[in-house]
Amino acid sequence: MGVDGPVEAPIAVRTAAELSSTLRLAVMRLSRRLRSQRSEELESLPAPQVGALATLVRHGTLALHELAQYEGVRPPSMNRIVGQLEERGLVERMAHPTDRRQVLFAPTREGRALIKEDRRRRDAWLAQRLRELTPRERETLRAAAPVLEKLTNL
Amino acid sequence: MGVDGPVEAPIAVRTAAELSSTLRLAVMRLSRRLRSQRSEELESLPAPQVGALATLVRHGTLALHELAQYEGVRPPSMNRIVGQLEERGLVERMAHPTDRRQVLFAPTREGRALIKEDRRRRDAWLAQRLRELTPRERETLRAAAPVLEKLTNL
DNA sequence: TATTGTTATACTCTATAACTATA
DNA sequence: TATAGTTATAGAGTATAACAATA
Repeated sequence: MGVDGPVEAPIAVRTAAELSSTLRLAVMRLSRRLRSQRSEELESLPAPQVGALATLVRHGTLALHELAQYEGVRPPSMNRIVGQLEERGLVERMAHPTDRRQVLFAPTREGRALIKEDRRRRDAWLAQRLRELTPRERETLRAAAPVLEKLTNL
Repeated sequence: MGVDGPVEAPIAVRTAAELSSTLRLAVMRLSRRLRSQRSEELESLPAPQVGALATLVRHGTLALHELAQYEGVRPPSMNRIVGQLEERGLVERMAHPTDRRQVLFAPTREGRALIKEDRRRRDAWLAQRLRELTPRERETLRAAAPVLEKLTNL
């Protein structure tokens, strides 16, 4: 690998400002493309329901007010959302073991499967794009993946 | 199932499936963090207005129906959105030079400044995160940036 | 007295349908 | 006849306010 810089790269990323800007644009655009790769079953679910279900799958079990906070909506709105998810059999409500005011929600097996299928879809889409890269480009991304991961935790 | 994997030590990205999955997670999480870095002025603007304004800044001048298509809403909805943007002095309407049916919209100087400031904000946030990496890690991202960019165009 | 969830009500946003102007 | 924009109206979603149960 020479010091003369990239030859076939679209944009030379030299300065720190260029790196920020290029990285920001690429990450935002790629995430938009990824987000648009919804599975058909989730396509029919309204976005607020998808968000709440995904959060429940990630966190396991949450009280109504916690779920509302995560999703950035008010308790009455979340009440409606989980009600619809419950009707579809995607989440179930449970009593809190000690605090009888709280109502806990957890995804059902079906709800979990739906989210998992969605992730599988996006992975498949991205995997196909990765196959269209050169081996060298894939190697570059392989090295960068842990760094991007670290970046999200800073 | 439903386990996102260890977070402490970066996962060794070996197989193609691991690369897809790690990259997908990191990109989605990073874009969420970036999106949450809104400037205060844009914070008060409803999301549909922000989206339409950003699209106009990107493309320069668009007819109502084109803007509606880009934003994934119907013409009557976009009509309302640009009306609000016009009230705030962020976009202005112009007559189409040849087709008198069409109404063209373009961002004002103020509208452009608002979007630009927002981008500057996110760049600043990301730049700070990049400074917290090691030089070697930054070099890895520098090499990966053009590849990520290429990925979005496949 | 504070917190959690629920119900009632009003407001905002979007879409469909109908209408006008222009191509 | 088709297309662009606008207006009128209905449906979906969210928030605030008020209320009930529990801590």
